Amino acid sequence: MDVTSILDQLNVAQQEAVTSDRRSVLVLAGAGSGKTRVLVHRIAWKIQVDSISPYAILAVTFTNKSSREMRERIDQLLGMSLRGMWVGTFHGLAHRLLKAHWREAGLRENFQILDSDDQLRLVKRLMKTLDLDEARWPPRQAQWWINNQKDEGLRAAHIQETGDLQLTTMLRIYREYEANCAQLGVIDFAELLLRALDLWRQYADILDHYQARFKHILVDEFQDTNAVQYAWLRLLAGNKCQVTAVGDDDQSIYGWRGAKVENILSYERDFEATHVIRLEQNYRSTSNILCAANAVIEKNSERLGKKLWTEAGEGEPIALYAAFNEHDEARYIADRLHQWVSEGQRRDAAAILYRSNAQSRVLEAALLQADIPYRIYGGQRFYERLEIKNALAYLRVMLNVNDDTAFERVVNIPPRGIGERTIDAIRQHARQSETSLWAASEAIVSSQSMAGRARNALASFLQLINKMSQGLESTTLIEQAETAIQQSGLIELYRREKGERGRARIENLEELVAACSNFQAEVSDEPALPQFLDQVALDAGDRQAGEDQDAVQLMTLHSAKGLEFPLVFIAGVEENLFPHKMSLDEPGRLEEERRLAYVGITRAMQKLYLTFAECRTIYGSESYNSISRFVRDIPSEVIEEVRIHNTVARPTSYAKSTMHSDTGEATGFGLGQQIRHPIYGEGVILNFEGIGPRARVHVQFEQVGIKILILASAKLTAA
DNA sequence: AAGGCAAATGTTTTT
DNA sequence: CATTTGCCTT
Repeated sequence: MDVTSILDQLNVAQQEAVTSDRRSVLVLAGAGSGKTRVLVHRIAWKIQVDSISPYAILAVTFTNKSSREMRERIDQLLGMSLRGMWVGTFHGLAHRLLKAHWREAGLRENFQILDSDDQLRLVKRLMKTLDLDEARWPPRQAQWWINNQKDEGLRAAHIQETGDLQLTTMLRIYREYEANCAQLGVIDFAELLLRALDLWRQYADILDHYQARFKHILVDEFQDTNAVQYAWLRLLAGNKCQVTAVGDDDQSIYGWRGAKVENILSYERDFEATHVIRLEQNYRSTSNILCAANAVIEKNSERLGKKLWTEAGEGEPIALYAAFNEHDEARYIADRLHQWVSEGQRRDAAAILYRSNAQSRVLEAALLQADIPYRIYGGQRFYERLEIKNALAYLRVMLNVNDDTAFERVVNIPPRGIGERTIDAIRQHARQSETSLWAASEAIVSSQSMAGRARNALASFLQLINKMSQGLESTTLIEQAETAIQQSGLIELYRREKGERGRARIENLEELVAACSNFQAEVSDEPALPQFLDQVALDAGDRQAGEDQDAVQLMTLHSAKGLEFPLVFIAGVEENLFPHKMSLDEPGRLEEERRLAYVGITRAMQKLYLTFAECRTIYGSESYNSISRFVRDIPSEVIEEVRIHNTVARPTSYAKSTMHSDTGEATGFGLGQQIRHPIYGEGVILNFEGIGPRARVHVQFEQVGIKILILASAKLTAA
């Protein structure tokens, strides 16, 4: 095999990282420095040069997406499929371990994964049985607290009572929660990791087996590991295995969910003979963009230190646009995108990034109006949608009627007369006789111990499920899915739901059937359904169809990590929004916001726009924020202000000062004229702004209030 | 038990 | 502002 081809296209630092044979390697990979490439090439190097069997390699990532990408790229580089190599997410690998050693891990063979939605439902229910006031102790907070403890590796038994009421209450819930999970045979995401760690701690022989197997471990996004994941890695690595960790302390943006940047620092101490390599040459952005990124991140104190550089030229300056309000901001972005497309550029080469999802609405409206196709990332994932979760729950009950979590979800969806009181009675019966809800229901139905109407409803539900699960072994996954959505009445329920929503839900259910037909079972001689359900629990399916359409990408700064775009807009660079006001009190959280800014800036390859609004409507009321401190940290030499604006103090003075600033001559319209818009209906022209193709018109619509429209693209007609 | 209305409540997200 | 939750009525 040609060894040079592995090193050919790599720079010196990258080569060093790929070929190092020290016991442990730490690659501090700046944004756009070819981090994934180093990982992939290092694996290829291990296999081809060091003759390590793929069977002895373990590669860990955080998301399913990056794990798929890594596998693809290795296949591509080596021109063969690497059977036997373990590539997966921490959770996926933990699941695999627990499936193999379920008995030792203290689990049932068919244990189910409890996702955050079901977890919250469970916590809520437990709190009710503990008679805790939901107003005083928000269930979400309890859920969050429990997950936090687990992320730190703490079970309820490990936590000391201090007499603090908050702690005592949370502990009570935690204990109850643990007991219930055990009884239900479910484990949550954090438990997956913790349980896998405990498995190795308790069974030396099992740990020995995996230590003997894995000669090389590679970890991506190391700055995102939490305490349990770190401990798990250390244990597996033992004292023979070679470990490669790749990460960037400057891109640690998940501290709020348990990630510990400190793990990067501890690494040198805990893992033997560490070879630290910095990848600082950036292959993505212009030097102006890197200058801005470096300037922003330099203000952080807790850094390992790294400075990005590039051989690329200065490029264009970073554009800064001061908008009057969020509508103006969105309009400006749509306008720039319009120009970008008219220059023959692809829309999917452009991204609009924002701090919080709420910002996307206005942007969407502007893009819709400007006729620019867009796609929103994030938000709700496919398998998390209500209708999909319901359909999956039917499948779970069909597979195993004793799956209480799924039973609870579908017992009264669609509404069939089994209300809260009836369900309470079933729960109580189940608890007393220590059986599942299904068995309790059967007992209630046959013992006549319930009022007629409720009992009939329950009896017909049991009958329905029995019918649905009949002949399950002899049907295909697609047929099973069809059964779950048709016979359950789900399709009918959503068909009756009016408006866009119901239609979208039906479409999603059809999409689910399509997903079933595409599903490739890992173990082909075993039933597909349980495998499908497991996969779905671990991979929420990041997006829906429409992937290949040429559309502008909209997403939060968080979900942009790992991506790159020639053209990037960061919208809403304002104090209180970005940095978010929730992060202002704690210095640590502010530093994380700063890293988020760094992540955002470094997504841009050619051109970066920063926009902010002087006045923004948040939750219905107007607020005035000053420009973000992060923007002020960028040297003015690389910034170009698009418009020098007058300081606007109040909305009234803004309205007055811009009113009648233009008379709209040569537009075919006049001030005060009645007009009609294809979408917004009838309105009155209040004001004109600017001239030429970018001229805007302010219109007071009867239905939707004041809108600022681009005269050239808004198809206005005289009314 | 279910549907309708007023009141509350609003970061970031993967598994 | 818009969506979700809780209470109240049918």
